[in-house]
Amino acid sequence: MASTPLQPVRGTRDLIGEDFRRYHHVVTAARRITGLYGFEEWATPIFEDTRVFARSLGETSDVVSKEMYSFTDRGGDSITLRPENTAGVCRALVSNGLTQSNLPRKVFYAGPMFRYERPQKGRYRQFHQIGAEILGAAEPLADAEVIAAGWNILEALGISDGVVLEINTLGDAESRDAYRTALVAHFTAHKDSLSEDSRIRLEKNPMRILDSKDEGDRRIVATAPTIQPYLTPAASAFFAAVLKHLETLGVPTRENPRIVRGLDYYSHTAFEFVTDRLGAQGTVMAGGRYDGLVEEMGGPATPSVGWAAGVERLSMLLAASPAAPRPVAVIPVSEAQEPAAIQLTQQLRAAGVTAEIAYKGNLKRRMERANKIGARAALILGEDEVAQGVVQLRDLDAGTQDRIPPAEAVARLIG
RNA sequence: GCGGUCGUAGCUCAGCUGGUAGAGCGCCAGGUUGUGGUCUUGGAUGUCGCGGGUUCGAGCCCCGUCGAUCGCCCCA
Repeated sequence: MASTPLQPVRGTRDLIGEDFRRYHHVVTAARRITGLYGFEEWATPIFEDTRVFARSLGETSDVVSKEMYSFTDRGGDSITLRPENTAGVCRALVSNGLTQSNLPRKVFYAGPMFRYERPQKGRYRQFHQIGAEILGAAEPLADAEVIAAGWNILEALGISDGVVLEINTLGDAESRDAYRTALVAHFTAHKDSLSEDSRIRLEKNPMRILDSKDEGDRRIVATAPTIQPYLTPAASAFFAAVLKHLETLGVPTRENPRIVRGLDYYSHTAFEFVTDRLGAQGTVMAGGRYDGLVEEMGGPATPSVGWAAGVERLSMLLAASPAAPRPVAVIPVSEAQEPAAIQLTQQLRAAGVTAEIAYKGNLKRRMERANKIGARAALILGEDEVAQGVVQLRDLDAGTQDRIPPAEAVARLIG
């Protein structure tokens, strides 16, 4: 029976060629920039005890049951492929006994995440995130710095001018409770005009109505109260300090009182870097302050702030594909010159020059191969050359060719 | 989980109102002796996503399924 061809599992894809180069370029830039801010890179497991994520999500509705890749392992434990990495980093902080000293700790990570969702533009079931967290810092400068690091990454990638930082505060617990009450009162008063989805949100997660896409909802949202009047003086001062630091750091910001977070451990700063170039999936980097999460993982109160960004989305925004490296092709004219060619190839590599030697074919074949791999130059070794201790250095762009000693060829190719 | 669109050679696609498939690019082999990228000659390639149905006959019609894509829900 003809079985269906093997293909990648829905929502997964291979990163090959240009796709991988884009991915690598984004991660490398993020690693470099966060390094400049003193972040250290962590690699935590890509699967965790399901409780790690269940706790971070609290009782949040169907997210836990419907959108996580969970399974029972052979020991009977419930395991979940990480849907994000903040919870894992907080768990690691606690598990490794790092909550008592050397705080704040600044952590960078990059790696695959898994969510059981319907794929759409820039959104896959296995996707990749980079993220930065500052653990154990209650000061607004931490918020500002972690955001600035994110901004610098976007700048380094050359995509910052299509992106704007939208920022809001959720205040402290007291501010939030008061605001939530006011919000519920407002939406309840307009309940009949709300969309069906938003009526459900009103019961489950009223703050989410603020970013409803329904046009009717938006009119009601427009007249909804903002959090500002409900902020305690301390919360208000905190937000003002974050904004001031961001200004000093040179990060252009736009306050957006509609940015919210659904989960209880979030407080104070909430932000999103947003672009209009990716259709419905416009958020390119998002984060906030989460003062309660480390406690959920069984550690002491550890105020923290951070963000995560989808590598696929950042990759799509790159204007140009990072160039593939251009090797030097070493070409023996016949098998007799292979030993000499192999040695020359190794000399090039030892000198830091990317070099390849074709495994088969006559001179014509190997030249074609050199062209196909995008070689910038070919080093041709024939009977005469080997006998006379020289090599033909052919510039494959210019089409020029010089007969010179191997050492000189290597020296030229380094430059 | 829900809805729109789509699924033909490696890639991009054409295929009229149903009569058992085509182009361009790419690939392979030539255009004599140790030289690629241009040019030129010739060649190979598809169970038309998969399964079922209607029909004398289906790539074209119907149903299902898988996948892609755009959006909704969700967004930790």
